[in-house]
Amino acid sequence: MLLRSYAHCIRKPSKYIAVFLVPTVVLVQQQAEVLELHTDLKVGRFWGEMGVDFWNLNTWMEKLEMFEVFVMTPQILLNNLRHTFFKLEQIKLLVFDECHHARGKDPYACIMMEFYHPHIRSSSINVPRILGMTASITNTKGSNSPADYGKQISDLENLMHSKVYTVANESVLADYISFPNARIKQYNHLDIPDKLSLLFVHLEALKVKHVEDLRDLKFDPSTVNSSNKKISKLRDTFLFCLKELGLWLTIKACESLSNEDHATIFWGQSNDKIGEKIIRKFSHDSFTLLSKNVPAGWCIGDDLKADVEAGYLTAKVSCLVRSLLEYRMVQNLRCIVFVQRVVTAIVLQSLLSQLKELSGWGIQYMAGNRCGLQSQTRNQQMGIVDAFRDGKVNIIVATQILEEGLDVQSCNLVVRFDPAENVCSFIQSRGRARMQGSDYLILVKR
DNA sequence: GCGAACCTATTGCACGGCGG
DNA sequence: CCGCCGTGCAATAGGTTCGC
Repeated sequence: MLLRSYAHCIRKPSKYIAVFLVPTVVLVQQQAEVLELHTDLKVGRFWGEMGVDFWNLNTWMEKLEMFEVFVMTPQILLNNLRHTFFKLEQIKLLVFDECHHARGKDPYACIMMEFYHPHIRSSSINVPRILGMTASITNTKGSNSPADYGKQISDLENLMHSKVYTVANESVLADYISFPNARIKQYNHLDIPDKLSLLFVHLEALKVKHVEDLRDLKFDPSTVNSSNKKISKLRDTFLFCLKELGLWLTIKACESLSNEDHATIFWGQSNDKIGEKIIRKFSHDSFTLLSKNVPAGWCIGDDLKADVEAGYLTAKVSCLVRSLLEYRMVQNLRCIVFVQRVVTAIVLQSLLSQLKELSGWGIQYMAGNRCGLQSQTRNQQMGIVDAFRDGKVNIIVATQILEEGLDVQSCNLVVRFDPAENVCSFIQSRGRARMQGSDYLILVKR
């Protein structure tokens, strides 16, 4: 797919350049590597953290001398065009990766609106060729009718000043890449046993108690208010875990959230130490409360069926485990499990790591770094992706962050633990599994 | 049925601490 | 003294829920 564009790039030994835009920082590295591998062009990579916005005209002039292809995030190009460090006439080829982002006030759209279209209107002929690439045209959920699709496509065509081409059908594509076998795993969702549903009440009582404690301490109202909100949120999270994942994983969640180094800052800024302490105490109390409901010496995973019946695991989780066990014998497994929420990713990772049957497989979770639940930095993410490529890590439990970008080439199993919210999400996550004979599992409630 | 408010997730950018 | 790393902030997209 990418190779089409190289042909255009290569006949460009002049002062003109090609710009390759990608939506995320990690993609800058990866696409640049691919470009260097397949062409002999000089590739420059740029992203915001390099402090590019402090560079002046001379610095950019040097870069223009030095490189032929510029891989960068769209905001940088936008800034450069606004400061006229770059001129549109210099750019012969402009490639948009994941171009379905071009809508609204996205930098992609800004570039086209602010610079490309004025050039067109002034009937200038020195505009770059545009190549937009995407796996899925639409990004929205509400548009299910064909008419809406048509409108979105034509909007995109107008904005990009291009025409949308798509392959006739999947069989044409199948000659070049292989599609995973989609398999649907159904599970019977069981409600929580009565014994455990009492825990809802208990958690609620615990929350009320902590809220009252908070009020007694007489802080200023805003502190009390925000802490209240956080506790409520935390309670909601635990209830969510209890319903969706089962008791054992909820305990895990409480444990990891009350853990000092894991949740130093949880959900928003808590500059007041006391509020933070109360919140952590709430997690800890929930932990002890829930732990009482597990028999001593009991070990997770010995008897999946019994665990489900007792409510320690939900059928959904057990279904995931059983599905994974089917691949126990696969050599060189590379698996990504997509989940909705960060907590789910964290606790699933800790569950899978503890199962004896899965020992020998490296398991990691992955989430963005800016979602309140301070989890991972970009370097850690890169490290995980590298380990995944090298085979040190076999299973990644990830949020949407992995759907786009981070093209891990050899991936032979993708599991959708939570259903995809929209078409785009579905297609992107399916696109992660591109090896011959790879499988795509969807867990569905029966 | 439609819009407002809220929630979760992402990104880039600025600032401050720490170590080579 | 400079660069790496973590943290906080603002902006954005998209979904969900609730009220009119």
